[in-house]
Amino acid sequence: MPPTAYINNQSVIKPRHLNLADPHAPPKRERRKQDRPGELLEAALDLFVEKGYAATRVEEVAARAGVSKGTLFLYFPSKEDLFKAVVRHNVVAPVTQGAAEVAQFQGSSGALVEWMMLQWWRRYGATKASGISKLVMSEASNFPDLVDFFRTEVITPAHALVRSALQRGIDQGEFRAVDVDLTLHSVMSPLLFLIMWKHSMGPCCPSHEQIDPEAFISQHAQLLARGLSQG
Amino acid sequence: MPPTAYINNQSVIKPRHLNLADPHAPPKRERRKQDRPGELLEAALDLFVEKGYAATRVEEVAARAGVSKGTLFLYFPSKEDLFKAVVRHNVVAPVTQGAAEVAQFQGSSGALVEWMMLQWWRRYGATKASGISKLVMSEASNFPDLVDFFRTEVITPAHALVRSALQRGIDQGEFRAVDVDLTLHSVMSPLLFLIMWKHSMGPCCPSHEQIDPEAFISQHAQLLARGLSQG
Amino acid sequence: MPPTAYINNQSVIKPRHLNLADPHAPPKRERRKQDRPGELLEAALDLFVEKGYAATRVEEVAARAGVSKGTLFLYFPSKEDLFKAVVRHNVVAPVTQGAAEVAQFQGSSGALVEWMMLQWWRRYGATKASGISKLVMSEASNFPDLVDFFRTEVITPAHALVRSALQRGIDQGEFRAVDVDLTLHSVMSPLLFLIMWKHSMGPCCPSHEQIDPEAFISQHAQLLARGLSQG
Amino acid sequence: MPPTAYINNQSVIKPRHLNLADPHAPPKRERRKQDRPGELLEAALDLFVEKGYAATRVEEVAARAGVSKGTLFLYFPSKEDLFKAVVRHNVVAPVTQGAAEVAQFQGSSGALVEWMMLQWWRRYGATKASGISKLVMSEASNFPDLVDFFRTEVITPAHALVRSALQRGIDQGEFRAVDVDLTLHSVMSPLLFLIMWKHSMGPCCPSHEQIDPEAFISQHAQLLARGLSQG
DNA sequence: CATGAATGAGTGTTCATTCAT
DNA sequence: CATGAATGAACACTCATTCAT
Repeated sequence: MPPTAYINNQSVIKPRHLNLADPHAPPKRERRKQDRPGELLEAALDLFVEKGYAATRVEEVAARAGVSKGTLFLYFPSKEDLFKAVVRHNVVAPVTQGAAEVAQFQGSSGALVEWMMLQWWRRYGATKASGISKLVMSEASNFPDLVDFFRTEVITPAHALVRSALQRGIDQGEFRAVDVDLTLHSVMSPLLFLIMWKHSMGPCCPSHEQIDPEAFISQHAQLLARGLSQG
Repeated sequence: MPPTAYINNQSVIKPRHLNLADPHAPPKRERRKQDRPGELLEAALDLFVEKGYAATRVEEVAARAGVSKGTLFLYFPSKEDLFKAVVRHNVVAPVTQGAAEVAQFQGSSGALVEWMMLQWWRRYGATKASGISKLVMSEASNFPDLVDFFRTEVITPAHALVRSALQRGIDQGEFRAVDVDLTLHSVMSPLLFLIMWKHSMGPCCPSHEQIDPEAFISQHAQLLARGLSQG
Repeated sequence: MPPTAYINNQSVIKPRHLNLADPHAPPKRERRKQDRPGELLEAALDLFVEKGYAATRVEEVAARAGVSKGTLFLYFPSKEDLFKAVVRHNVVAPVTQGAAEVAQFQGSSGALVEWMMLQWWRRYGATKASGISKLVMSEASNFPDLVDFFRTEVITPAHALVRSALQRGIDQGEFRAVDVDLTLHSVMSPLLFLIMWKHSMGPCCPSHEQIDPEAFISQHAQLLARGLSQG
Repeated sequence: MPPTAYINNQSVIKPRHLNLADPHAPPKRERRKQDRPGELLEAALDLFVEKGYAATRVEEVAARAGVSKGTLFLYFPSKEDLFKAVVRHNVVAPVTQGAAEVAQFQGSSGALVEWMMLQWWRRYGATKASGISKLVMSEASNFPDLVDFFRTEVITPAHALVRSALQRGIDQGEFRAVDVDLTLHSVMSPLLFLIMWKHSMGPCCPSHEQIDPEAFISQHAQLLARGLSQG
């Protein structure tokens, strides 16, 4: 008998012999073959985000996309490639959009920061696609090349955007001359935190512990603006 | 009746462990029952943090702890129980420590917030154990009961601590009467961000993109203090 | 978006089935889904009867059925379910067959009893399937629900059949008014004995100790008939 | 998805990680080392009979005997040897006893047969030791040498005994000149049936389906005597 | 193109057996 | 002698991947 009792049970992983009669019935209208990869990516995104890479079975992905397991492998040579495709596919758009708009923003730099954060949340954070940020962070250690990709495609541009907004504030005399590379993360971390929360603890928490993302973002942005302001 | 007089042979069932022919027998039979659980937890912590729950093989954990696979199951009835024990073992102590010290803090509330954040980072965030926070967030949906445990044992107390510090600032007239439950997350999110960074993107990033955690924490705490201050 | 354009490599997780280097690939991929369950049940019957439940390895069953281990689990979710399916499959039919024929039997009740016993032996006792009766008795305590099933499906109907034959003898004045529920077992026990013998001691006994089942049954039935008869 | 649903569950085998805090607490008074083998054999008999060879764990046997697992192996070099010792130890006595008494029996041969059967039941069948007959039959195919032993030590003498009683009846003109080697089994099979019943189905059956062994034996013996009698 | 039956390497878990103390 | 911690071979079961149809 072991000296201490480390026992305790109740998890969700691996119900043996689960029946795959999925409740996510595929829509009835005739689907074109062109849509297959997209549908598979969408189904895979959902499941990878929800359960992680290892706990997601390709059969389940295929079932949710309304195709057979064999078909999935017709489009993606392996589970790993499917995973990488999911990340690559969902990651590009949201970030590159904002760039132009920032340049044209009229208003105080404090307002710009708040606007950027809210926009980013509404366009990306609040959507299903934000799950891939969670995914990349969660599975980073097993997919090092994804991290490179993510850094190049997402993080670096995002940092540049935030950095330019902060620099605008400094240049216009609204913000003190803080270390921009450090302050960056004071803008980013609440957003990343919200994403992680949304996709991990959030769904498991009682309603009274839920966070109102936009209220928090506004409040945080205003604290930052105040903290950065001159005088 | 003399002992060992019961022998006689001829059956069909194969005897399990005869192993009579190996002259290279490893004489590794040590006796350290007291230490085993700790060594196993340590090894498991390393591997779970490094590779995640699913990608960690129990045999690997045992090997790193210097024991055989069977021995691991002598102390932990299943991989899942091992995982939970790792979480329980590494997560509670660091958080509860800070509580008393906060009450006795001498100095401004802004300094208190900065001090708390730095302490928490040094004692927990910077250590290997913080990897399990990342793990819990990553694997949350697969271990709902762990989330409950984590919320009860870690998040709620941590929130209470931060809340009390913020309330202190408000009560003493140093901080404006902000929404404490919202501001909370402005304190927590940089810390969680640092942990996620440390255990996911960090190890994959070139040195010039690394973040100096303490510098960032100080900078962030000061921004917050300024942002919260009266006038 | 062109299919199969999602590829890119560098991960840490090992791909499971590459197996690129085996030029001796067995081209054994047949497609006979209809037959599989029956073939597996047959193979399982053989092995369970021959070696018992625990000593039978599922891989051996699969091999004997000419399929891989995985295929077996495609049809039977667990070894236990396979076992139960074997029992259910082999046990019901033979017993229920006799019922109708008994009702129409022409001849003395003594002859009916002998005829029933011989029929039962020829149709069931002498076949491989009777091994599962032995199995159920042997493993009864480990599969309580199988016992229930067996009692309901086999024993109770068989008893009813025998009881009706005995009652017929009494009603027609051929047999004395004995306790039918006791006499029952005088009919059943030789049959069960023969089955146990056939599947346990029998195969290990020298030929001169073998029992001629039909001769024994006839002799026993005649003894019973005489013993039951009036006067 | 498999074509048919062979599923069904409810068994007793292998509760993983059962705790061995056995309810069969070893008696408190100082036990002598001489008793060890006997106590182990007794515990093993219980468990082997109840659960079969494979489903019995040596640790459980040791625990029930109040010793450690290592101690068991001090007396029995392997589980298989323990099993064989259990059979050998429990099998000899009961049968050889009756021999002398039969020779001196006063009374009709029909009464002798009934008396023999009842004696055998009381002295052996009704006791725990009869479990080894069940054991031998159940595990025969995996322990062929045990069958030889059992045949030599038990079956052959028992047959001789029964044969002599039947022959006595024939010689004294009480019984017809039946085939003694066949009639033998009409005497033996109810007894073996009762043993199997007692140790397998019996404990799982509702009380109203229980068999009264002595009533059945008497009834059966009288049927036989009548069936064998002249006229 | 699509299917889904078939595969088999891989992993968690068990348990008879050993042996240092 | 007795213990019980340690071992590791064995086995049930999983699931990504293949391929005949």
